[in-house]
Amino acid sequence: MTAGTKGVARADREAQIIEVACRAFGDNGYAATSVSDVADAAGISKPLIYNYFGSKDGLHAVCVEHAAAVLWSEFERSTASGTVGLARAVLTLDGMFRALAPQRWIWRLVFDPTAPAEGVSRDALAAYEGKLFTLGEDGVKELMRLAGNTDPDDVSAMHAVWESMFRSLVGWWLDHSEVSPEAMTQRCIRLFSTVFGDLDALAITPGGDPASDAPASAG
Amino acid sequence: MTAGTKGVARADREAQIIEVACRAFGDNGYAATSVSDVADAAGISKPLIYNYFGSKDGLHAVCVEHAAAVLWSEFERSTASGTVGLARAVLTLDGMFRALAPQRWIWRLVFDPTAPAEGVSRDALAAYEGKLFTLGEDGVKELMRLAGNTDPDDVSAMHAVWESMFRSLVGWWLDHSEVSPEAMTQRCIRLFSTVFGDLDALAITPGGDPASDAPASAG
DNA sequence: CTGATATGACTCGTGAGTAAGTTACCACGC
DNA sequence: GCGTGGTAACTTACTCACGAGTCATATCAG
Repeated sequence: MTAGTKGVARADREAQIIEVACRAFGDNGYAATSVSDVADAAGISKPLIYNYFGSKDGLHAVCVEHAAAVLWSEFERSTASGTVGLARAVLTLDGMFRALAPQRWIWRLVFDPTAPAEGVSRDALAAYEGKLFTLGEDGVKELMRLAGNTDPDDVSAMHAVWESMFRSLVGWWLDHSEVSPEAMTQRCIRLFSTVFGDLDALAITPGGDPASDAPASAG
Repeated sequence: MTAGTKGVARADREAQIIEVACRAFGDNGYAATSVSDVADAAGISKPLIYNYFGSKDGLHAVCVEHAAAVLWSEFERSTASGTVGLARAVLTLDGMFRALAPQRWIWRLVFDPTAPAEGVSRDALAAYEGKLFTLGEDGVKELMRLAGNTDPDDVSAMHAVWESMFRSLVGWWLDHSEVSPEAMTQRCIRLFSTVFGDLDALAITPGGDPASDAPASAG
């Protein structure tokens, strides 16, 4: 390919690179993705990426920022619904399935075990994780307070269990690409019913406006 | 260091290298551990490792085999106890905490997200995971059958949730090194009680001979 | 003296990051 | 309308570090 501009403005090119890089990092993980891979997939050369993003870590940070924003806005949406307990859990899962459906790689990009342990992208991720941690721990703490357990370590461990349960449900869904978000939400409701007994309170309105129907509460 | 034998028999040296390598792989992960690291930690040189284990992957395979055997024997022990449901879960967790206490790196060695995606060590790990998967899925299937749900995908998803819950509890404990196995088992019982209601049936005898006391069942 | 135990010093591939050069767009003077 | 210089966009071809794996060689036990 000859050198020289192709008439693509920097902002456009950056957006294109980010799009491609998010897919690459999400599908293959940070460690298994080389900058050359991203450059090839985007149809450009490696130095252009370094020119625009400074480093592999810098590129990753931008991707993480983008992906985390998607997830976070979804979490905030279900937080704002005012539901609590299992109803809120189902609502959050449902929203996550719908948000991820057109861009499933987002999830693995954020929860990538091969992501760098330090640097700007680690900082971006840590900031997001911190917000998410607080949100989740507050919810768990409140529910456990209602159940009569206020031990901080118990709350911490329960929070870890809750997060891992959430992640495993999303992970299972990502591994079963033929399952629609709607079907997966129904599956989650069935599973919760199996574990916690019948939940008539879970007649939620997944996907719709959170306030359009009287939301149920559980706890 | 001068060359020449130091009077250490091959079997002894191999055992020593495995010991050191298990720690290194477990603590830092496969990807972040170089063969030179292991050699340095063992006080020997890199070619000796290649002479005895063939490759980094070969060394890792032996470590995985060793670690998986520890975990597997513990799982078999609680399976043989004859308990089911939550009682079995608690029993298994308790056994795992006790087995892991003197060698915590074993866990992360087996569940290392940076482990190679192919090769002998991958094969060894896959064999272990296959056995574990069957064991777990059978248990989950049986419990769900009792609850009236036999949908294969529901069972599969529930199994994923169960495994992740188990892993997160062990993971939480590994992150809180000051907590004793006994205290952690009690914490698990408290958490299960919080979620599932009071479980008088969970007056198990953790750590003792599984058959010495009438074990309770739950489902 | 033979073979097992052991090592220093290499090769080689890979991937991050860079230097230096090439081409097209665009504002400006005329 | 039309050269023309400046700058933004873009590439080829490199350096460099690091880690897996190898080779030739050295030393000691029996």
